[in-house]
Amino acid sequence: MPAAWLGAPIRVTIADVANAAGVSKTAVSFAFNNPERLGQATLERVLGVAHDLGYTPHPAARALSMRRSGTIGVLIPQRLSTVFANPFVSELLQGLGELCEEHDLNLLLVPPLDGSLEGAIRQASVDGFVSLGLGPHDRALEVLDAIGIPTVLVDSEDAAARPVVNVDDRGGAEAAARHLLEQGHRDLAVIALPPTRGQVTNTPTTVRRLDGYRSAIEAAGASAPQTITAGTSVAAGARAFEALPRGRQRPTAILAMSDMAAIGLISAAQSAGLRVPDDLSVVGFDDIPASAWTNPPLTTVRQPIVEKGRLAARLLIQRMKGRAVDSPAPLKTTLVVRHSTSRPPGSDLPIRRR
Amino acid sequence: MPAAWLGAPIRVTIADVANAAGVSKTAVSFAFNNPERLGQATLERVLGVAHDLGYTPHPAARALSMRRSGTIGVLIPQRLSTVFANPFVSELLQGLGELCEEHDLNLLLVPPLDGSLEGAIRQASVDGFVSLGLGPHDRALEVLDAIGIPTVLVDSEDAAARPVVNVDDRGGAEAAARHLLEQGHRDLAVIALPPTRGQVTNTPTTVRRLDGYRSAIEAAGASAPQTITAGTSVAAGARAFEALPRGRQRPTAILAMSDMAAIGLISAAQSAGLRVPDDLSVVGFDDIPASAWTNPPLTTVRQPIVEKGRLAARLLIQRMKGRAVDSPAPLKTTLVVRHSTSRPPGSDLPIRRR
DNA sequence: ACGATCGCATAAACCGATTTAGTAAATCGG
DNA sequence: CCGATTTACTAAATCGGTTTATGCGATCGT
Repeated sequence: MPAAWLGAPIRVTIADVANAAGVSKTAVSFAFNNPERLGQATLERVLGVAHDLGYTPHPAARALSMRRSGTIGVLIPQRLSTVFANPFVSELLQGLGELCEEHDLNLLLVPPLDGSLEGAIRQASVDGFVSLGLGPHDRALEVLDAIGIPTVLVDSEDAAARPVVNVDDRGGAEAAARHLLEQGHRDLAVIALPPTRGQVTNTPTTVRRLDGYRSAIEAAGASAPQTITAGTSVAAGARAFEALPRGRQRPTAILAMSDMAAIGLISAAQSAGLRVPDDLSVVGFDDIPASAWTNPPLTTVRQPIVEKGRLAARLLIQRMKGRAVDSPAPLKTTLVVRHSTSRPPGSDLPIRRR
Repeated sequence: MPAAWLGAPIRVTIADVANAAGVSKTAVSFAFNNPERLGQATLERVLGVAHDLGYTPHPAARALSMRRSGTIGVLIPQRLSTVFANPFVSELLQGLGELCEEHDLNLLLVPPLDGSLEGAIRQASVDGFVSLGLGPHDRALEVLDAIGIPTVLVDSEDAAARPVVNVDDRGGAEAAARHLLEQGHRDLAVIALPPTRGQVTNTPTTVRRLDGYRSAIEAAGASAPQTITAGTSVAAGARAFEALPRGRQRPTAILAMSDMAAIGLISAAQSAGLRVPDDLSVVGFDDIPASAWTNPPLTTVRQPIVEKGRLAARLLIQRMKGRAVDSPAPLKTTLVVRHSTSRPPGSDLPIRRR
């Protein structure tokens, strides 16, 4: 057999099929894309020959001449190894994936190459982008509309230029803080999300959640929380615990902006001999599936991550079809009270939980 | 400004840059890819003009003429929403991602479109594929080498044609079963992985693990385990628990082929009033990060998932460079004993754990 | 029997890059 | 000062498809 021997596979092109079937390239193309424009007999012959030869249209050639690649890109602001350590992304991809499959689209993950998202964007052959957590003034976004690729932002700031999918971060954060304050906590600490892409500024999400926490705390007349920034991984959560002041200085409750950090923090606290929630209350954010079966199960702010992915994909697909769409209302967040929170140590009455 | 009004963005092409700079297309191409072939002055002028115009080479055009897309594909045998519910995939992607970033490659997720992986493969513009859990005789693989795209198999059967990355499933399973048997269990049940892609046959991984379980059980002279097939999700694990016989018929220990199923099963068991491990021992497989902080922490077989991803990517990249590579030895699996296993109910002595 | 219509198939242009083969001018050695 | 290189650049071919405009013979209405 005439198989190429590693590295030089001979691709069957449309011209080969045309020759073998004794027709023009046009006919072959029609056979696949406009069958009704061919006669019965020819159609069947061409299709037969194509199948025998194992013909498959070259995706890049197709993309070039059709001006669409059948792929949507996910713009990821951090290294894949970092970002996939957080189930948040998995869930988002579940949502995106659902719609992609519905519409016969592939999903391209686009992390920074060589530290540069801009470079990675150029390399990516996609019909549209979903961008995760990029501030609306990020350089990468300028590149995007210089090229004119439709884009939907997730977890960003509202901006006129493109649709943004957000959840009610502020409301969720407020509910979380209020929950702790109602239990009697006065000494809180916040574990914030790290800025992405080596920027100095907080992510839009962080800003909104901080805002929510602070507003609830002020309303209750408690003192401002100290803020520690930590990654969204278990290890980072553990480090955050270490960074907490010890002894009487230690806050009695923690507001974490991600479940992963909360889980890591709880583990570290437990290893240090603290009981959660008796000695330390912790509330997370996201409600990833795992938070239901940790020990103790995590009190957290639920955001509909899968739905967020679905919505973003749906909007993007609309935009790719040329329809103009505007940003939907932020999705609801809700406080899920489990067992990682209770009254601060030293309070008298035991507290009821649902 | 001459911006296109939605859906018809005007792309700046290499010809535009060439015109504006008063040079040929070739010169522009050289400016980016062979700068040394241009004079200082021209080089700077071209680069300047290109930058001002916001020129970006069209990825598909580039891919077509260079015969490489700078992308590797991950062949996923199930729907994305299913597959991303299992952290296993996230971890694998961490490994793959690491090497992709190192080599400036993007990652394309390729799930079955319209139920057909073959179709999805054709649509995908990639330089190589990593295939997850596909049997070596899958139709999809035939398509792959009909086109001549280098491929590395993960979790498949050894086959001469292409490199396969596996872990020691059999050994791990054997260790898991032996652990239970040593504790005195005689009544075991196995929760098997579901076959992928609507096939009837078990996945290669399932076959090897079953083999390991059975061999240990036979060696101990215990009776054959009953086998229940369940998805790799928490919900599926819960269903598996419901499918178990009740009362005295209930096995005293469960061998689950995935941590997710194990976790779901444990939750269901606990909701039904059973104590784990006192009433029921459960051992998982994979050692996903979550298994360390479940309640109780999960005894499981650890496989180096991230490493598996790295290795697969490394081999694929080798193959893409034209080097021939053969399958590496299976990666080691090790039993991690935590707290979801103990002696069967009715045993006298309490058991020590590490 | 004749121009109009229809059905089927094709030639050639095009998508936007890279690359090969080559040309004209500048530089070199002797 | 002349032939041989080198340097700096370009025209045209190529990658592998889709699409537009068109040709040609058979059928139709009258």
